[in-house]
Amino acid sequence: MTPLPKDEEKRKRIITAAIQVFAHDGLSNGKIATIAEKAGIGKGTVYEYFNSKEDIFAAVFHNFFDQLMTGYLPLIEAPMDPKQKIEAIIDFIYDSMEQLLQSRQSQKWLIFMEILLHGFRDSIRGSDKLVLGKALRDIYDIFKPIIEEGIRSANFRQLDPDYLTFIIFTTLDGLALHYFMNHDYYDTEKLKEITKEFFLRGILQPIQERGD
Amino acid sequence: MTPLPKDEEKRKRIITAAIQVFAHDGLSNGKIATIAEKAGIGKGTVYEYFNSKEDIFAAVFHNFFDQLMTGYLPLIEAPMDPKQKIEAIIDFIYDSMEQLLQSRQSQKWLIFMEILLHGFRDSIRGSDKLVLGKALRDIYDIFKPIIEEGIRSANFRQLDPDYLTFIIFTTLDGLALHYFMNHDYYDTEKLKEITKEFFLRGILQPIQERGD
Amino acid sequence: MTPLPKDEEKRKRIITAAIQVFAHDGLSNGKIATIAEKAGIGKGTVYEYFNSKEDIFAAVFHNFFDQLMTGYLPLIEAPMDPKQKIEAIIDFIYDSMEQLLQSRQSQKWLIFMEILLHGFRDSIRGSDKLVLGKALRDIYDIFKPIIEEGIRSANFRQLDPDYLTFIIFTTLDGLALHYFMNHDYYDTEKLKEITKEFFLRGILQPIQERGD
Amino acid sequence: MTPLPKDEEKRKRIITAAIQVFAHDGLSNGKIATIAEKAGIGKGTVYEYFNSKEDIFAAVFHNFFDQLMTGYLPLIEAPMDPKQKIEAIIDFIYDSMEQLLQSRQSQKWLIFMEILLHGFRDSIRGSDKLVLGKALRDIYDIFKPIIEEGIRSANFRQLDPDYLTFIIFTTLDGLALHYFMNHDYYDTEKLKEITKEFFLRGILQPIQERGD
DNA sequence: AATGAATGAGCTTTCATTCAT
DNA sequence: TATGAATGAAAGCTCATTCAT
Repeated sequence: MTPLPKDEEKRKRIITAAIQVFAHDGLSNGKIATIAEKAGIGKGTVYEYFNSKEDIFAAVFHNFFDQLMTGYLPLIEAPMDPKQKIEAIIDFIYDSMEQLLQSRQSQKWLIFMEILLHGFRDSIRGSDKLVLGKALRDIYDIFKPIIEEGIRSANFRQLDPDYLTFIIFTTLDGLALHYFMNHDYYDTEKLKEITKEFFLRGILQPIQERGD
Repeated sequence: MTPLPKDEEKRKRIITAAIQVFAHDGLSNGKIATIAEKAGIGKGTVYEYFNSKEDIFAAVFHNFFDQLMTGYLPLIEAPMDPKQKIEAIIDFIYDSMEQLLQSRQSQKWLIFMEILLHGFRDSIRGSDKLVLGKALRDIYDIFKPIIEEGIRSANFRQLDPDYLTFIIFTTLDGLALHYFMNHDYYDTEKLKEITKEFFLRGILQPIQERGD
Repeated sequence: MTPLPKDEEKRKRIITAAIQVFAHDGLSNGKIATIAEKAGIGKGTVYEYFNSKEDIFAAVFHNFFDQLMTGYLPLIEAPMDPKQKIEAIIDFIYDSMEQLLQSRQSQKWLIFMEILLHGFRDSIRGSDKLVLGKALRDIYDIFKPIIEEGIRSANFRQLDPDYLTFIIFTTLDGLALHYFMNHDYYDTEKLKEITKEFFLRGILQPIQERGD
Repeated sequence: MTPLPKDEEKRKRIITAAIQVFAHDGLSNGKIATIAEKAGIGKGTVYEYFNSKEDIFAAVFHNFFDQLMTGYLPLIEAPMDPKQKIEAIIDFIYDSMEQLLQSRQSQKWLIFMEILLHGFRDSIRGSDKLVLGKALRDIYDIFKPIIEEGIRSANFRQLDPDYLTFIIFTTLDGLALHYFMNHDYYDTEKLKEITKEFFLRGILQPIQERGD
């Protein structure tokens, strides 16, 4: 309705501030006033760049989403075989969680989840602003080529690539989330190694070694 | 501060109502008034049983947590070998998600996540009311015996049981969450099967079939 | 949606306060906070009795409307012939305007007009909350019996009673409004007399005295 | 405070835009931004021509006022006898209301009333920006010559011309306002005729026909 | 023990106005 | 002269919580 965006740099400053504020106070406790203050602008100015708090949620979400994409892309396009890529992705996840935890932005992850949930409830009720499911499936899709290549080259087990992709991404996601909440209790390097073992070889012993 | 609990049945009715309300409206949009109404009691009465909204969050969380425990316990204690138990757990997860989705309570899961995140933020800031990490680790622990038995009996790969347990539970959690948000796009039975394959055998082809 | 009304006395206190506040500050400048303060209650309490500011407008309007009705009714039912009633109504209008002007409530009249206009704009745009036209026609209607009787008894000119009623009421209304804004410039008693002359005999000289 | 006026044409464009905006949205809901947009200029430019929103009210009012004058003047100066002029004025009022209603500007009338009320409240409180009463009396005065001539020529009843003028104008004003709000319910031509009858002959039957 | 009327802190959003360009 | 980005005061409304009954 209104033209909105003007100074792209300021818009980004607002998003950055919003991430900090939401991360610290939560989605619904994070105040526009605080965001404005943190962005070094007037309260009203926020509304020159976003139509509502809800819109800021969406922007934060997309920002995070883009970063996620940007983070994974080099990995996916790297000159490695599929198995190595899986390992690299696992390394990357733990490393970036570690980095997140050590930086002051550790709660970014929380907001992402929160907005995800928030948006998901909305999408259940029809508003569908963030087109949640779609966003998620877009993420799955960036992994698919790796899986497909692995299957094609007969390195990976001959399973439906869509399903395998879904499983790999979502399990890694769960891992990341819980690692985020319990990192103190585990040795990262050890966890990395075992995770790789688990993902690549599964739970069971190699068949020939078991009488089965 | 106050003596609180009295009529245990009424307390439960409040929790049940709270779950419904929070599930539908979200944690911060869910109103005490609505909860009271749904529980068939007066608004003030809620405060005879809970000191604050925050306390209701905790109660809802623990309720969910207990249900989770109660749901898994029979599986864990069933007379099956570890491999079968893993399969049963995977079946159970998908089945209970399906059931959740078909019932009108599908969003219960969301609240659990929301409270988890909410509580986690609090725990970061020190209040630690829900003792989040501890609660999670308690969940991991109920799975540990299965993993330990699997490793001991040499069915499972010889990995650190604590780490393997963590990985198995958290990956399954991620799976469940995403399945919840994308169930429309996958065939449950097929997904179940591939999940089992994945968990039990891992991504890679069996060693003997690959020249390696 | 909500049951609303409780303490009828308090509801009236809010309306009274609202009238004072709106009268002094205008419809859109009149603040809920001020109304609450004037009514001696908390800001939130206002919303226990009214769902919105708009609803207060409506209540104020109807309050005024009822007072108007109540004021006119005795006149209409009085044991007088139609001509006398017209005179009595004219007296009543000037007298009540005078009274209004001398009391501290002199601006009640303004709010009534303002709400009328406000509501009318809304009704043009479809919301129609106050059912404006209907309210007005209800007022016209309480005068109709007098006119009808006057016409029937051949005291009044043989004109369509609906139209004559409309003309008489609306002209008196204009008179009242302007008198309200210019009362300083006219002698009330003299104005009363001339108004009666005008209404009863019209502008022109009696026919027999003019050659026509 | 500032020198203000520059491009007279632009000033008029602002007023025209303001009328449209206020008419549609109401005085306090009509936004400067909308006015600027409608006038095809920048928001800031409005303040080069008017010091405040209040000032725009005044300008709109005077604009309306001038139009009113301009509309009536030809009638007043026309070569007709006083009785005919009264009839012509009544015709003119209904016709211009009809025209207003048929054009998309039907709410102009509302703003006029609104500003009148708004300004009147201010004048009560001392600021007196619009010099309301004076403006009104100026309007009455343009009618006075007609009434005076009517009385002098013995066509009209021998009443105080100031008072009679006041009565005639203000009653017609009330008529117009209510007609504006209820025009759907009356046949314009019939209403015109009866209005003329009423104004010219009054309510009562000619004397000779009543025994009196 | 149960209630629901009362409360006010608090929040999002609006918008007239300013002022650097 | 014209502009529109920036602003912050302001206001309607919400709702967890209290407390007299």
